[in-house]
Amino acid sequence: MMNTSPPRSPRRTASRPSPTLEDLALAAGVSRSTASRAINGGDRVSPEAQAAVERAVGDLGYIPNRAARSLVTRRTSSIALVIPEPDVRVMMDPFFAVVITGITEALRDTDVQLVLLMSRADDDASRTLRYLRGGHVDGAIVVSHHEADSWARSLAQTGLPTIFIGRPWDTASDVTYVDSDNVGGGRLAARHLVGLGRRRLATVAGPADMTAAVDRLRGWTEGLAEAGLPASPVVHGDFTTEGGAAAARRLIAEHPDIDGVFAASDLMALGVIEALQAAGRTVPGDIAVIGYDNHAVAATAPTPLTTITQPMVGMAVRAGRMLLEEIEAPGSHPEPVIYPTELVERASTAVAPTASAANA
Amino acid sequence: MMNTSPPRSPRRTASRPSPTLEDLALAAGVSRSTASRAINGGDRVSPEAQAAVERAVGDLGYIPNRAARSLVTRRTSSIALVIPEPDVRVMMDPFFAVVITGITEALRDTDVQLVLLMSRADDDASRTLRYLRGGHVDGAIVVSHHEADSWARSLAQTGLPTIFIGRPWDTASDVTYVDSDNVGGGRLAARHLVGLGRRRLATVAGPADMTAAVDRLRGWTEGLAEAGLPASPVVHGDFTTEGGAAAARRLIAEHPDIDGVFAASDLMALGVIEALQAAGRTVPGDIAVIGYDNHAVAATAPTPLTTITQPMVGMAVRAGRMLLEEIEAPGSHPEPVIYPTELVERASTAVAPTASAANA
DNA sequence: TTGTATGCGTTATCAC
DNA sequence: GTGATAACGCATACAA
Repeated sequence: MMNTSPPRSPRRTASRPSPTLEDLALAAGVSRSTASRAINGGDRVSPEAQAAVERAVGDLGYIPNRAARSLVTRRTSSIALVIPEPDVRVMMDPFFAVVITGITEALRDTDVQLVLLMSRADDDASRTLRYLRGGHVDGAIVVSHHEADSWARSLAQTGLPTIFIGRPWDTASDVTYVDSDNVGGGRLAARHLVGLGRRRLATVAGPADMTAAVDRLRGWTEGLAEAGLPASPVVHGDFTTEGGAAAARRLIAEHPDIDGVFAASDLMALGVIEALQAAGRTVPGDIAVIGYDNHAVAATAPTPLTTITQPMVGMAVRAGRMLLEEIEAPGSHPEPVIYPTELVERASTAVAPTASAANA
Repeated sequence: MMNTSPPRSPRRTASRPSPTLEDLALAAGVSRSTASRAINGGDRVSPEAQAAVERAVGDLGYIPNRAARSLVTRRTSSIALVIPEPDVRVMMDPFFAVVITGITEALRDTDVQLVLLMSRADDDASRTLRYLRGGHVDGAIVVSHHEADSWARSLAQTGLPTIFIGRPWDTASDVTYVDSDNVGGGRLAARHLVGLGRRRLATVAGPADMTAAVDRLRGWTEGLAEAGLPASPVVHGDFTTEGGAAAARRLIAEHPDIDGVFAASDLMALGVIEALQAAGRTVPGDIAVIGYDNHAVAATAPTPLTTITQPMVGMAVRAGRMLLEEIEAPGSHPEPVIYPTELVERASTAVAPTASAANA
């Protein structure tokens, strides 16, 4: 019995196969190699051939097959943005959107694509690492966080060009990173409150395992020392509003006479203000509060927040550019870049006491 | 003169080349083909061979070369998230983070990667399209917006599996999308205000070129009609707080006696409340205000917002799953999915008048 | 300047 | 069940 079944149809029945370099060369009347050269920079190709190929590209709507190209060049034309443990809290942070926007900006008019790598904690952590070292991307930008140390080390061993946004814990293995001057930011906060005449200060610091939090706290302490003040009480929060509120409650329980608080994040500052007001204190009348991040809510909060701002978009753009450079010229190991921070004054530390005289 | 320069060193000096399937087969004592089969599902391969290969994989740390695989399978194992015109406003919207989180969730324990495609307006718009049709991804999820119509049509022609999040303008070419019941949401808002006894209503609608805005407005109007009320005054905003405030100012200028406002987004609702209070009205005392989205700020605003909520994460997860299915079984053209919306009651429409009696 | 030939690492076909 | 062998689409060393 004859086999009368039709030949197995190709997977993609709908659209006709996209033209290959072969087709292009044929249409342009040149060889594959010439066509290839014309496409990539057009070096060592006659003007006529170049023109012919370019016209053919337009006619056929030719698009190079990335896989084939990648197979031979060993370049993928894509980089990864690694976000370790993206719990909802992390994701909702506008920080994220900014980072993505910045990197995208750095990548524009480049044909480099951004692939998102969210490594979940419950996941086999090494899965992300495997992908990274699998040669699927030409480089990676890692949003630093508490566990970043292991990442830094592992990635350094890989040899994959990597830039961290936010200084990772382990900077031993000459990792490259972009960060803002958190120490300077903390110092700014201290100076501002001291300059306002506040003397009974306290701080709600961030998690002790995050470099940004540690740095801000160090700057704050240095700033106080600079002014001849003793170290202030320190309570740790988790960068959230609730955490800030809880921290503030502990603070006023143990130190009822404070007149100034530095919260290491705007969200925490909001919580601090809430808790203080719930405890009958006025802000900034009784207690001046300063936040950090210049989060969107800082300006629109019931009590607009004085805060420390950092050029986040610029940092992300820079990280993107640095990565591209490092990919282009491996081994150049660029120096870490630290962006300056600035104070933004708003109502939460307004000099004019709201109703402080009555309460003091 | 002799050329004494050393041979050009390979591009990647640092790391040794990753093991290939050939190496793997050698180590496992089988042929390439068997090794390949063992890796992909292990069909038609003896238990011994399978075990040998698996052990070799562990020993060598073998990772399949995606490019090579993609070249022959014509599958890229990656999908694109297309975000048209990602201006800062769009990016900062938590909507984004949620979409990414949801899609990522749908992709977990799949080896499919998510690549971000932000097509800027000033960019050659077709660039993104070229990438999409270039076979670089197996499918795409498009976050719908005002210009989505062209996208829908173009992508439909491409034959690339595509899911829209938010109904695109042009649904003619049987595009598949996931949306929430915006009409129902608008109706909920109307019913709620009417149920509260408010009769002199008005709405701050969203941009007239966005389907979500149009639908919400339609639902609102239908809801009023249902209650035997005439169509309300309509002012359009741009979904931002400032836009909402501006709209509210026009509203009270032209209709000073309103006692209820439906804003098509929480951000606009915030602006509306601001403007109303600046004009000496109380909320909800004089005027009840209801928002839309259940944005994070809705709960924490000075006047917590009554709002309409939609299961955004679920929608994104669904979109991801649908895309995977469509990729797996092309041509199945799944039906659009509409998620229900719900009312969340908060202070901005509290029944008990705050100080309304005095003002009325 | 151009074309020829080779190889990149995999999967798929088909005899065995 | 297994193993040769032929694509896949492209870039490049080399010969012309």
